[in-house]
Amino acid sequence: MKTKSRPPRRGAPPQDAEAAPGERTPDGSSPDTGPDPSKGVRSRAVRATGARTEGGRRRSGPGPGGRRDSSVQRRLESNERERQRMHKLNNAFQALREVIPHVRTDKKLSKIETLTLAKNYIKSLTATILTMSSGRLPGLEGQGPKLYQHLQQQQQQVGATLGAPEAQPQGHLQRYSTQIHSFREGT
DNA sequence: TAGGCCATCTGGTCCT
DNA sequence: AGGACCAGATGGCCTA
Repeated sequence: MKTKSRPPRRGAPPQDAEAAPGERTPDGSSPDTGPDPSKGVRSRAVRATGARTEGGRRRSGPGPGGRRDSSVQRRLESNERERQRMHKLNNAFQALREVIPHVRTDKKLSKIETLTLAKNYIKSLTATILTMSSGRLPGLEGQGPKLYQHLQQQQQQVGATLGAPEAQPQGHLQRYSTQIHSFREGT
């Protein structure tokens, strides 16, 4: 239910003259950050602004005649920046997906799954370090104790606030492992 | 068909 | 002032 190797979007969005002139690729993606074209690119950007019924709020606009040109232009530029920002965010999500070990390689992790797995992966790594270091971290002489104290404090805080199995290093690993499997099962 | 996920638009607020 | 950030709204696509 999750991953969609989406075919190119059907039902081309209404093309109109309001699309920002010549600054986007036809699919609305940016050249460097756009999604994989093979995955079905959304072509919504062409909608640009205006009293649209699709995507975004309907404009309670200035009525007949529409926005003034300069105002429309600013909105278009703002939309473009927002798209770029979201593309960067999605790139970051993708980068995160690629460093999180997970079982379900056939399906792309959703954003919420990515964040949740990442959080627990970090916790499990922290717990592992804490367990293995025992206060002495090779190569970190001088910093080791500080790091150890820091990790220990974190563990205690988590344990105190949650009163959960996280207090035990194995708790993180267990939870992470469980989560991986639950994602695999699609639960 | 319903629900989940997503991209995009949009206006408001915060920040530089 | 202008850009970044945020959250709400909207509609498309996909899977169960």
